[in-house]
Amino acid sequence: MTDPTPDVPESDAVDESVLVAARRAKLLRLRDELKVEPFGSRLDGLIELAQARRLFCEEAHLARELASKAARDAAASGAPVASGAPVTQLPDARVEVRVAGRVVQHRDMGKIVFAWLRDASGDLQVSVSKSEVDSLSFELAKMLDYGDIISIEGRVGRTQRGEVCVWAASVTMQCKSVEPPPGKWHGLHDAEVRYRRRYVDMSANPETMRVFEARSRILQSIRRFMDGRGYLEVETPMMQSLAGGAAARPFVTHHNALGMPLFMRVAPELYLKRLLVGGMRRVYEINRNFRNEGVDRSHNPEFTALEAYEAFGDYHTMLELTESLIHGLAVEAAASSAAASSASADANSAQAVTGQPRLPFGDLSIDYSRPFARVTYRELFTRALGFPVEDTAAVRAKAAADHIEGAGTKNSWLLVNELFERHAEALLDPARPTFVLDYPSAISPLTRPMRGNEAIAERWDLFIAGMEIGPAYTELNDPDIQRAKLTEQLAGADVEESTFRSLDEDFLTALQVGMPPAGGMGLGIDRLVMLLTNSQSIRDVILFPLMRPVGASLATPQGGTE
RNA sequence: GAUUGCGUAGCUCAGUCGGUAGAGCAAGCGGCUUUUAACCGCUAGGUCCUGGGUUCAAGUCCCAGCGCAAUCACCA
Repeated sequence: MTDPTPDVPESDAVDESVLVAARRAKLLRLRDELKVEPFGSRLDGLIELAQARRLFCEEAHLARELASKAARDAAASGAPVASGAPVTQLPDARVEVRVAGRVVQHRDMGKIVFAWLRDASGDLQVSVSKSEVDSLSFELAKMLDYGDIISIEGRVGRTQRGEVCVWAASVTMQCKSVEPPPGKWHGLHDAEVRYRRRYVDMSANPETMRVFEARSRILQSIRRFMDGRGYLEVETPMMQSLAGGAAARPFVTHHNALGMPLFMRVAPELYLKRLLVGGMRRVYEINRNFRNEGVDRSHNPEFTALEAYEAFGDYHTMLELTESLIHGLAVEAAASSAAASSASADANSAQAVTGQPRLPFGDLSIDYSRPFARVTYRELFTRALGFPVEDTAAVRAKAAADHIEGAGTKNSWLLVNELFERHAEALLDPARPTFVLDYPSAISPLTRPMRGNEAIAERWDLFIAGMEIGPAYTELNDPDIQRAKLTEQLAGADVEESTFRSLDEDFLTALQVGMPPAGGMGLGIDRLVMLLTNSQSIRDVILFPLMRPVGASLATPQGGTE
């Protein structure tokens, strides 16, 4: 190689749009001409923009206005200034602050520059007057681009129009942005770009930031609630040699050193139950499950679930726990949205005060007041279908009429459940959280049958806004029945299912050691966050939802067929 | 996996019956010391998702592919 390779390939510069080129030119100018480091360094003593806004004091502002006007008049009249001090050294009661943020608006008026900064707490204007800052600071202020991150030292005042702002004493570049951001006014609407490049979404759309802040607070509240009830938070394997605990297709991966396949877990259930065997009385886990299924508005292949088990509890224990948890979360959400809309005494805030939490969800207004609605499976089934679950002939006839596969051959209970999902769930009031209780045992292999009515499993499912939020069970702790049910379930598996399903012998051994009677519960956290933040898609509450790669070729591992 | 819709400048969007690619904001240059989607003048900016086809002529019509969205299927 005889040609020296330039630091920056020429081709990059050629391909760049004029927008990027303009920003790169400014980057060079900062370094070469202004001798400024464009990417900043540690900064202590920063306060949030919202906090700086709260430090505004009208009296201090007015006093400062009077003092500087007097000084200007004196200078204009040629009279000697009494104090002899320049304006910048007059007493000034306005609070001094140091703030930083991303530039989201920029107006260069010639000898004064206005810019809006944004941080997670909100937006705040900064004003840079040529007569009040050093020449470097002013030059920086003039050459700002939308997207740059700067810090400002100055005093909190306001403009003639009443806009609270920081009047800069100095301006420092903290990070030059080289990538053109989306438009300042319309923001970023393209759902695809919002999900693929969430960082742009977050800085361009403050609502997005609010949703994920809310998600974080919700998770904190859940942990506080569970901890308060004496539950211990644990973490169990997400890579398992057997994927059990749910009838879902797992993702398969491979451990090189051990030379063995591994499954991403579809549920933590079998491990959490082992902990009950081990002696933990109340355990919960909040973590990811992975299911190799389709993607839609309420499904992401990896999703966050809460699972909780309480020794010596049952499904009624878990119902009270769940109802209390979700009610509490809804009250908090209603209160914080009421606080957000502050002074306006709208319906929501009034209801929050009276403990009647009502939260909007799309076109619905969901009422989370206690108690949630309850209905039994068989009651709902009969109401929807017009015949009871035991009427096998009617079940088969209706299944055939609905063109359900295997209407004549399948186990009647499986048909019952198909019919239930098609017809009965639609009867539930989407605006009222509803517990559906007492499912057929035949479709609940990990659930203890009701004593005295073996056909019914002590299980409920919670539905809100038409979504299944989570189930709960009185757990089965008879090892022999458990083995029989799991074996029976395996026997019904098709060819594909049998490649990833097998009997978890160690789990059965654990049950033989002995698990106390227990209640268990699972909650889909993403769906719950959707409800509490009025988000219509699960992708709006997952920071980085799964997207197909674009442009780059897909990796095709061996065995990749079809 | 199926069906339908969408893909045009950095962003938000127009683009008529198939006839030279448009606007606002953003960008560059100039002006302006209190702006509030600032304003005024000038300038530049396009793989119309990709690849084929029909046609004298395709952003527009047809076919295939890619991505996204909605609905469905899968899914304790």
